[in-house]
Amino acid sequence: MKNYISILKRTSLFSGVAEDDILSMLSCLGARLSSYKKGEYVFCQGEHLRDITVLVEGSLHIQNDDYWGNRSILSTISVGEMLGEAYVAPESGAFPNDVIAMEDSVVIFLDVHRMLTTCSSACRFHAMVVQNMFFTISEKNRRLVQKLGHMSKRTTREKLISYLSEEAKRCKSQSFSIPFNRQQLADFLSVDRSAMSNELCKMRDEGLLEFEKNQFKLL
Amino acid sequence: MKNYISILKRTSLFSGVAEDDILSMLSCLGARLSSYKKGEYVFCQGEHLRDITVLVEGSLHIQNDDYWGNRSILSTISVGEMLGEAYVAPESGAFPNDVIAMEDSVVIFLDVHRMLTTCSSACRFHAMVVQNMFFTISEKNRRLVQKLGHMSKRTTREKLISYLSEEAKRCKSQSFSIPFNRQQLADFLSVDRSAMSNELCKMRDEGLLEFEKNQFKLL
DNA sequence: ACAAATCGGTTGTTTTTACAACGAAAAGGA
DNA sequence: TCCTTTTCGTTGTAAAAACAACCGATTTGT
Repeated sequence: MKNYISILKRTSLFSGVAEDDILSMLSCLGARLSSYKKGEYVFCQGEHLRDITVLVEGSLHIQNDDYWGNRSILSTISVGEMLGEAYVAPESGAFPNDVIAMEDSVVIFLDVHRMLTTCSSACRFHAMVVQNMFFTISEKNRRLVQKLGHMSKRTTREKLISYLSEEAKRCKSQSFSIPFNRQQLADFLSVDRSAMSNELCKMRDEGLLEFEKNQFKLL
Repeated sequence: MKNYISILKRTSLFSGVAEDDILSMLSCLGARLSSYKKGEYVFCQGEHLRDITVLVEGSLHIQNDDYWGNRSILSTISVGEMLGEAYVAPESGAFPNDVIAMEDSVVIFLDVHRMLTTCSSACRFHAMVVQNMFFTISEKNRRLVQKLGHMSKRTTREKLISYLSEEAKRCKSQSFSIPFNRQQLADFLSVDRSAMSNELCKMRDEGLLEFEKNQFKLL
């Protein structure tokens, strides 16, 4: 657990909390470590979550396969990000998606109820962490709205432009790399891979952008 | 302000707080009332929010019109619901959508920073309200994920089935009414109205459902 | 009560997507 | 290294959606 303190320190959840205090909070919050090999399921559709999950190594996809095998990737989780926080409320139902390790990964589980109900030992940090949690779930919320913005576009081309220009803005650069290969990007935008590939190449031929593998440059 | 206490009492934000305590919190949180006529803008794209908004009368749409006049309705807000909570974090940018009154409406603004930093007078309720706020934004989050579930469906028919069966589940009944007319439903699902209308009638002819105006029944 | 606006359904045409199938290049494993 | 798998682009066809235009019915405002 100690190995990951320096990572936790840089997460938005523990932002502003000193390393020593994080360590004491971890035991206070009943922290548990868990490892997953590439391709393993961290959560399955239908599970009931009691803990918040923080990724400290590797990367995850939150995805959903429907009856007909259509996969849709809801979001990617990278090191330091939180996961499942929206499904720990008592009135929330089961977690509706699958969470899969894209590479060998390590997560930490934290008891959310101990987090919300301040305890005696580290109260001054509890307040800070609860506030951090609120801001973090806010950000998740904003990202979901952004994704809805992409998905609400009618054509594959518009979806691509919407997504790629947002990534460019987020990276503050025309050049950036995306965390997807073609199939995954198609699953993320909920479009057909071949049609998307086709559209990407057309856009390249029209001089709108350049790309190589998952490296893109908008022009 | 007092007129709305009984409504606030039933909101998820103030769940579990007594009416008297709500009243004292309102002044503590710098509550302000504001009214809007049907069709008026409550917020415009690009505004920077400093307050949380609670709707106490009427109904709102959160929507977005793109360069070409395509409207997409992100969500509906009904009495007792919270609004804008994801855009009060210091690092969050401007509010990306328009909020429009669908009928004559009244909202209350609450200073979120006073809410997050406990004050001396009503601290025991602050903790409760902060927790409520977390659960409420969690629920918003889950609804966004559900909406992404609808939007990720490839065809108009699948989107309709996804949305309608979820509404049925939410109402725990095969019969239910939706808060949209046809154009609004199309804007909500980001599809063409006439194509959607066509698909709805086909589904009715196939015996999948019945409807009249905004009243639906799944069979 | 009457005119205007809104709403919902229908149809035909054009555009776009989904789907299937294939091949070349690259990556990965034995 | 060789073989297998994955990845990505390409093409053609069938299906679906977007778009535009129209009409009748209902609602709204004056």
